[in-house]
Amino acid sequence: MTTSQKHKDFICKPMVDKAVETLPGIGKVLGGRLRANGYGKVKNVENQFLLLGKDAAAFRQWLRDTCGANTKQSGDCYKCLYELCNLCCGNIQKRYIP
DNA sequence: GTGGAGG
DNA sequence: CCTCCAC
Repeated sequence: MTTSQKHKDFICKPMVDKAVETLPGIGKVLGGRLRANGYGKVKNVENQFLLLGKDAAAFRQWLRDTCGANTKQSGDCYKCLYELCNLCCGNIQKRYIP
């Protein structure tokens, strides 16, 4: 499937030290762009996600600015990171803004 | 390499 | 029409 495949895999197994290309919505180009910006690993992206306070708009803006992701890409990546943090870290703050 | 989605 | 992700 599209994002479900990567999503389940990512949420089920926190690939925190894997490449950012493993994130749903993030592929070769976007991954390379993230890598060029110093976010070649999921850990870095997750860190940014938490630093932004899990804000959808902020994270979308950041992704968009750093790698040129669009609405779908950003939403997909945001969903993934949100679920990851929500399930793995328990939930610090419920702020899911679609 | 192909298909689908978005810009 | 072109770019990008996923398969």
